[in-house]
Formats: sequence, structure tokens, C-alpha cells
Amino acid sequence: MLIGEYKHSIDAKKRMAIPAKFRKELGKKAVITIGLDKCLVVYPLSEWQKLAEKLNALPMGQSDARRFARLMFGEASEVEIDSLGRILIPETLKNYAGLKNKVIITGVYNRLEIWNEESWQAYKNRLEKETDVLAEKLGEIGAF
Amino acid sequence: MLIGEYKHSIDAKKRMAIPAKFRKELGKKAVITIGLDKCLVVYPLSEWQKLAEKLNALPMGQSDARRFARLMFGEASEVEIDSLGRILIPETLKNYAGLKNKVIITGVYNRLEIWNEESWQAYKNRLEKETDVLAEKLGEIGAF
DNA sequence: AGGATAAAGTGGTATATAGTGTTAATAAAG
DNA sequence: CTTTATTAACACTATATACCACTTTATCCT
Repeated sequence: MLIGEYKHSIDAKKRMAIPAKFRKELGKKAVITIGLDKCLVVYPLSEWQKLAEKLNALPMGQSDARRFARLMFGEASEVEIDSLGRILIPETLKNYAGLKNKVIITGVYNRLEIWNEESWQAYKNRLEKETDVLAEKLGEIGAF
Repeated sequence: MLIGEYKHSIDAKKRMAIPAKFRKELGKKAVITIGLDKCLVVYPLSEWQKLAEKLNALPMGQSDARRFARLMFGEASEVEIDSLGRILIPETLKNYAGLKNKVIITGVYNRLEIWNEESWQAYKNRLEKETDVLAEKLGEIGAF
């Protein structure tokens, strides 16, 4: 299971090291794509394949489904994890997430998320202010 | 699987290089034709055959779909991938998609799409602004 | 009509740039 | 203090694309 939060940097060639703890679970290939709230998501290949099949099954007659599928496929990119545990972040994704030199990588169960440092702080602050709402939701799903 | 987004250029002779990552999956022949939303699509021969059967099987009742299918067939053109990985874009298709010197090539699971650069940006922006739609769709397919 | 000329189509080369791999230095953890 | 992880620096490889050369087709003129 992928959990934990790490601060890493992106080099001049847009490469970013995957936290050592996550490497085993990812294997040597993964898929990176866009996520919600302007972050990026990294899926192990097996997880991505499940997603891709669902995406492909969306009704293409509907323009919003079509647009969504195009965005997900178009923005996705298969990345290799090199001998030093790094992946290459595609230019468009780097821009989408507004990534600078320093980024935050967090494990979220079956995927990794990559955040611009400031966005991550802002996002966390927002969550902390809404802890009561969060608690309620957690209750709903029977977490407590 | 064909995924990812690339910016390439079309030379004065209407030739366009296929992104290196896609060449293996395409082989040395492919079919190019019109797509929805004023883009062009490129199918590997095998995928084109599957699609052709599906299009042919469309019920008579769906006259819009049948009309588009006929157009797709009519405009389709078999293209060879030359020794440098380039294909020749037919004049009529180039006009249909309003292609200029710079184009965007995206992988969408089992096909490539070719877009005029500005159209693609505009198309993408519209969805990225609708984050609620994005979230909803992601939920539907069980991404989170 | 036939040849000359131009235009379009096709194939290839060269080069700058982006992508990839490796080594080494620095920092952090145990 | 040893070991592991991260990051910076460098060398090398692959790709994209502008450019050039040759072939074929079309056009024009005498």
C-alpha cells in the first residue's frame, strides 16, 4: 500500500525521483496523468489498465464523455523508472500542475500524487479547516 | 496502448512525423480519416478493420451516425509510414482539420488524433475549467 | 506533337535539441 | 560511522525537422 508524504525535486531535464519506499510497488513502468485539484497522479500499470478499459467503454456519442476520455488518454504517459528510481515528467503535465523545482509526493492507497509545494500546503490547510465535514463523511462510510 | 501528447510540425510537402513512441504499434501502414470535433484520426490497419465492421453494422434508424460513418469511409486514406517515420496528410483532410505548421498528436487508446494546435488548447481548456465534471466522471469510472 | 520548363512528390542527409544513462557528490537515516 | 537515498553534473543517444537532391507528373510554348 502506498502511504506517506515526501518532498523531492525535479531536475533540469524534468526528471523526478520516486521515493524509495514506493519503487517496489510500482515496478519498472507506471503511468502518469492529471488528477483533481491540479495535481498529478501516478498509477501502477495494472491499475491504469483497469482505468483505461473503463475509459474506452464510455459512450463516445456523448461529447462530454468523449472530451473526458481524450483528456485522460492524451495527458497520460507511460513512464519508465530508470536505474536511479526516477521518472520523466512530461512538459504538459508539469505545466498543468504548476510544478517548480520542489514537489510533494504522497501515497494514496493505490496511487501516488504529485503536488506543487504551495498547492499542497493550501490544499492541506483547506482540509484542516473542514475537519468537521470530513469527520461526518468518514462516519458515513463507517470508518468510526 | 497509444497514450500521450506531442507537438510536431507539418513540412511544406504536407508530411508529418509520427511520434517515435507510436511507430511500433502502427507498423508501416495506417489509415487516416476525419474524426469528431474537427480533428483527424489515424488507426492501425487492424483497428480500422474492426471499426469498419462496427460502422457498417450501424442501425438504419441512426441516420446521423450513418451519415458520419459514410463520411469517415469516404475521406479515409491508407498512408505509408516512410523510412523516417513520416506520413503524408491528404490535402482535403488537412483543410478539414484546419492544420497549419504546428499540430498536436495525441494517443487515445487505440488511435491517434491530430489537432490544430489552437483548437486542441481551446478544447482542453474547456474541460479543465469544469473541474466538477472531471471529478464526477472520475468517480463514475471508479478512479478514486 | 514534342520538347522544355515548372510543379509536385518522394527519398535522404545533417544538425540542433531533447531524452536517456551513468557517475559522482551530497545529504539523510539507522 | 556505515549505509542508503537524493540530487547535481556530465556524456552519450535518439528524435525532430529544416534542408537538399532526385524522380515523376503536369503545363506551357513553339
